[in-house]
Amino acid sequence: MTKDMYQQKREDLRREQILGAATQVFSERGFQVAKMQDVANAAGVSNGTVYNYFRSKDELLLALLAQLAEREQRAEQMEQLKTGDLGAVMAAQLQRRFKALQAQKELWRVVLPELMVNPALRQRGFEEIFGPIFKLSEDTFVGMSKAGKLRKLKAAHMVRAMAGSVLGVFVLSLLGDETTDLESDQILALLGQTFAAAFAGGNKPKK
Amino acid sequence: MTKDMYQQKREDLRREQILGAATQVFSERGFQVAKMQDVANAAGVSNGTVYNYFRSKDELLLALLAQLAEREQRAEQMEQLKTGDLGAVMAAQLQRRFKALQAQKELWRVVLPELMVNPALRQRGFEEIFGPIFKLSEDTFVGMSKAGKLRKLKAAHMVRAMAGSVLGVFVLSLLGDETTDLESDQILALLGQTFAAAFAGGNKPKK
Amino acid sequence: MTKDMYQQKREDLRREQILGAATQVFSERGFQVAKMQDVANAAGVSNGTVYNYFRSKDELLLALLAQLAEREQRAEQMEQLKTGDLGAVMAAQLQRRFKALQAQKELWRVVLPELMVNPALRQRGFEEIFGPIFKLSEDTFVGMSKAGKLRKLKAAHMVRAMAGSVLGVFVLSLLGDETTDLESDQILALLGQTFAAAFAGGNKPKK
Amino acid sequence: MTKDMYQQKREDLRREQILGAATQVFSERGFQVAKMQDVANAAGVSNGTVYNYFRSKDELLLALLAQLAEREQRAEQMEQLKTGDLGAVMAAQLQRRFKALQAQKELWRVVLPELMVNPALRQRGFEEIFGPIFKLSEDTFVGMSKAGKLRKLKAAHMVRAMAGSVLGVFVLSLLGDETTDLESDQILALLGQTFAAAFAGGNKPKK
DNA sequence: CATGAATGAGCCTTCATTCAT
DNA sequence: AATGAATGAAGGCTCATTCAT
Repeated sequence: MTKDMYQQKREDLRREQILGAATQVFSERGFQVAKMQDVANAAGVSNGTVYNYFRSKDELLLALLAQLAEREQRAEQMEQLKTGDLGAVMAAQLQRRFKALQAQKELWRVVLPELMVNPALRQRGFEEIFGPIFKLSEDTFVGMSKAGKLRKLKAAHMVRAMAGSVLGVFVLSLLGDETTDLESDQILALLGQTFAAAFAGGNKPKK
Repeated sequence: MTKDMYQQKREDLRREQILGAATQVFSERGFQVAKMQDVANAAGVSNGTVYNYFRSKDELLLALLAQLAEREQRAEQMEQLKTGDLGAVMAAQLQRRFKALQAQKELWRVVLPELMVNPALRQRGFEEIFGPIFKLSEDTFVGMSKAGKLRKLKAAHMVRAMAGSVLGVFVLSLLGDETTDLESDQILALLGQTFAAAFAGGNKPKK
Repeated sequence: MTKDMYQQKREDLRREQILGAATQVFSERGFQVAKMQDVANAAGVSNGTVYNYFRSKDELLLALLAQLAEREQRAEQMEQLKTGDLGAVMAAQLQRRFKALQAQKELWRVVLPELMVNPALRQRGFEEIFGPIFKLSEDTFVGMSKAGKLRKLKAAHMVRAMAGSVLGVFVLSLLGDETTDLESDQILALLGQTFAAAFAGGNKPKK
Repeated sequence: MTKDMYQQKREDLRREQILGAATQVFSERGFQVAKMQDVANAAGVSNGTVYNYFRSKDELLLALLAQLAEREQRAEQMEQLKTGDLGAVMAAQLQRRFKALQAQKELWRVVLPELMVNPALRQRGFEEIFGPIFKLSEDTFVGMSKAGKLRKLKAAHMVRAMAGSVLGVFVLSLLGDETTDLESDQILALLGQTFAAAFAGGNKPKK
């Protein structure tokens, strides 16, 4: 028991250690350019050891994607508050999604470019990350819409509009725009007010 | 004279022919993965010939970036700021920026991932593309603000918010989201209305 | 024309040059142990060049097998004499088969061990080399048998017995038995007499 | 005592267990291709354990060679030279040698290719296996020759001719010739008659 | 002794780049 | 200017071997 669990724990630690190193190295140099030896060095192990935990460089990338998917899911699950002033809710929503992205900035810097470039990965990315988030958000919007809190707009469009806004600002930050980096809070706040103002009117019909 | 000009024209044609092939091949397979031989094949020349026009693979990428920058500038220049209903203006603005991105989708699919991954390229990208666009847009917003057409919001934030929104939707489309691909017009229209509604108030403080 | 043919000839020469180097290197060190770099060095080209002519190390081995098959076929085709004293004919037959093996000793030293070890190669080896030879020989024996020159023995068995004998002596030589190496002629002659004496009786019925 | 002996027995069993696994694995996949891990798995131990019994992969091969040599010696020792009809004796001799090979077919399939390819091993193989057998057989033939039972032929040649025949048929079977595999008995019988018929005359020159 | 994770030397293969024709 | 064969540096991956537990 104890021994097995100890073993297991040590193995998991190694995995995380290597994944962390991979995240760092890949995000600094790019997945394609970075060498497995770099990852090994960053993890403080030999290159052979990396292959004891991940069958190939691609598998390592998939593991990063999985990690990202898992953490995004977790972030998503915590987003349950949706009462109160609609403007505040939407603003908070945007902020939360952005924070979730920022929290995984390194991972996203690795995965996002590869998603754009690698068709196979793209599919998995959608199935495991974007798809579920979109689905969840659409359902939320549909719910709010039925509750009369929202103008009747195609939920799918709203989701894309909002997700796109957040994603876009995040990409600007990834692209190294310093202003976005430094003042993302205010930009996001601005976006939050924007969406709130635009969509809030739905429930207070001109009396 | 004539001979030289003929020569020059032929050279330019070859250059464009190769750039076109590179755009296609790189956007299909990704810059890092695609081989120079692929580019040569797609251009219908031998690999040696590619090197007669571009010193290296990286140089080829830089040429694509330059091409992108140039075309974006041209698109930008055509965007005269218009008068009239602010909502319509903003909506049109978003649509236009999006169309400009879509028109170069292939190029962007090559360049954008590399911008995220390659620090050196990132700097050039900002200096030559995003920077100028942001500057221009900021000036426009500042102008409108002074003219009383706009609430006093930091222009830099507004620019990032709007540019981010457009860019984000475009990235969603690059990532293969079918809904975004098929209904980008409506999503953009929605975004246009959103921003219009939110910022339009500036000019109706007339009580 | 001339240019193409010149090109073709140069290409063929390179191929043979590399095949020769491969034969030598593989037979000296063994296919598995020898490195592609060794082959390249022996051929006086860079390792990359080898791959311009052979897709992989395995393909190189297959090319050697094909070469062997082709040359054996050619040797076989020349074996048409079968008149006169049966003993002399059989002796000559054995000698000829043995000479054919000896002439390709280097190639056989590469291919034979791999045939024993590599199932996929084994099948091709049989289809392309041993099978045809056995078929041809069996037909010959059946013919001689019908002509009354031979006792009625299953042709397939005779072929195996004789082919086996020759092959076995050859293998002894491959295994480095000096006596066999030095005196193979006499050993083969002995075998020739043996088979002749044993099978010749068929046509001179006990009087 | 008891404890030591028990230990010793256990060690010996492990050794044999590993040798057996190595025989199987190496003969299936080939010595060079098979991995030590495969051997360990087949033996039901960890790879580390294999190294507790054999210093290296090469040593393991040498152990197989030694095993082969030992068993062949034993088989040889049981082959008393027999009296009676010379034909029957020679036929029996061939059959017996072939059976001895067949009994160790797996081992031979491992060792024979390596003997052809590995010069160092080749020497040991001759010193420990072929050499002794040849010596023994030559002596036998010389003895029979002196006893007038045999024509005066160089014993060394006869030995090679006969050994080669048996070995050759065995190699054909190793190479996967199905006919040889299925009907080796009859082929060997044919060879036996052949040699008997050819050499038998020696003792009845009484005209 | 058994274990199996860690090691790292080494090899096959790729592909950007060069250059003689 | 165009060609494409040659180049060789570089990297992903394997696996025999070691050694701490």
